[in-house]
Amino acid sequence: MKTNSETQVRVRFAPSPTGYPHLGNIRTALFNWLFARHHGGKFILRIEDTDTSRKVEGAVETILDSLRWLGITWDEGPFFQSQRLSQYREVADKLLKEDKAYLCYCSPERLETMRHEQSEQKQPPKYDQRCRHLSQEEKTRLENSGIAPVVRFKMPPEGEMLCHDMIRGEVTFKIGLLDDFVILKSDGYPTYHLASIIDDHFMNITHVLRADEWLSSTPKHLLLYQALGWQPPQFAHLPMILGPDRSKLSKRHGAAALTDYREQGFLPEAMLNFLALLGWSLDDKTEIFSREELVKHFSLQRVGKSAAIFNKDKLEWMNGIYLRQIDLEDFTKRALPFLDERLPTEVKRPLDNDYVKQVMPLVQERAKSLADVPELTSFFFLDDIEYDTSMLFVKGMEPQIAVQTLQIALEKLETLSAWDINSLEGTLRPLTADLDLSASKLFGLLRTATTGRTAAPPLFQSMATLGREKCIQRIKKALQKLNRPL
RNA sequence: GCCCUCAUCGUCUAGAGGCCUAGGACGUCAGCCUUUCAAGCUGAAGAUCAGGGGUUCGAAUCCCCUUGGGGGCACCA
Repeated sequence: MKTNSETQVRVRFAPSPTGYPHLGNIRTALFNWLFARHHGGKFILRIEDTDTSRKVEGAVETILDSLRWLGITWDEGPFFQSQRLSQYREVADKLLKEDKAYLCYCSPERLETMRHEQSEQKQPPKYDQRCRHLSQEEKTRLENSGIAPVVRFKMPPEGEMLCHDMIRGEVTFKIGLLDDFVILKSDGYPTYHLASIIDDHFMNITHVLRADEWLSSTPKHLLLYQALGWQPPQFAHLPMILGPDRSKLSKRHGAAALTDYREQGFLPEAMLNFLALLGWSLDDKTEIFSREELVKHFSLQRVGKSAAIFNKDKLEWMNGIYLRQIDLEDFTKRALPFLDERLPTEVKRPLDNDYVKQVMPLVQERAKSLADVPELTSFFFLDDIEYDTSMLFVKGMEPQIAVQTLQIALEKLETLSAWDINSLEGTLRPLTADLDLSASKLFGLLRTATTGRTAAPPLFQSMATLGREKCIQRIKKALQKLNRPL
């Protein structure tokens, strides 16, 4: 088989707009893109919209949007197969003329019945070739019947088809087991098999990297290339990404759409890194890769053969790595839309940018995702915080002690001249000794009083950011809560 | 039912005959750090390399069978 070392690498991502792209689809896009970029080739985007009935409104936009989000840029396209119908027709006619295909008038109902019977007899489903052997009279009758025919490919009766796969090696199929598949539907649209090979041919695609589920139809495609006298591209069938239940990833698996991950606050660079590692690895230790490193190292030889189950825990971990890695300004910029959208409605909009900038450093290393940020920081923005009074009794602290402690702290804070981290700590830390309280208890109490949380960013930083007024007001409120009978 | 394909810790994986008493990562657990939570650091548990046969001085690595998983067999892609 001829190698393509001389020619430029040209690969394509060819999704169908029948739904929103999920991790598996996008991983395929990513591998194609990485392959193209690694080899200095072209990445072409093609929309396979030949199924008019399954078309989903807005799907194309979501596909483009997903790719853009990850920075998977395309060099040509998007091309739409629905706009190239005459091209497919022409090729189908050629095949018809050369007697390599034939018209079939069988109704969907008949085919359905036929398949049903075949499965009952435990026979493999396969078209019985009735229309392949029509007499001249029957042909004329059917032509005049008004039934819109489909075009079927004339499968050679026997022989073997050897497929070279860059990942699987050599795979052979018995041609006799294949049936006369439809290449042109009765509505004039091509099927995937026809359209994709025609486009791959005319778009000069050198390598087809697609999901493993296509492996079994590769002999059909090769046969088509043969019938047309065209040189097929090289194939590489990528291992599938499975859902937690080990079955093919689909809408049934919930948050499988890539855009859902964006909404969940994952960073595109984390997503990209994570996806690359689903089926590909560089060595036995490297986990974190920049986009450039990915491009530099990507190789089909290091793509595995077995399907992978997507592990969200690891994605979250990786997202945390990236979240902490970006600089504060960047973090703030990315968190802002999440804050704006998800902070409680009583928080005044537009948000005070300067204040947001003060709050962000306190949560950057605590957030697992950008979507956590509003929840993690809401008490900074809210005027009134709500919490259960029992939360003030840190580690079983007595109510009277809590009241006394808060009162003393309040007095100290009210007379504090400067309200910053150092003066707060300078005032409050000595209290542990004065009151004979552990730092954990004292600061825990004040934390609950000022933030309404038992877990929050470091106390002095939080208080400094909250400001004197809010802190004092909240401590007073805590005292009120404590003085109320439980 | 038939065809294709895959098979290393729960998960992602390293491993291309001796470096493997199988390495890393996530997760889990424990400890350290510490005002809480994170983060970080240290450590532990976790894989009879699906099972069985070969080949070989030697096999996770090669071959065969079995089993299990996945995919395909549409006028869907």
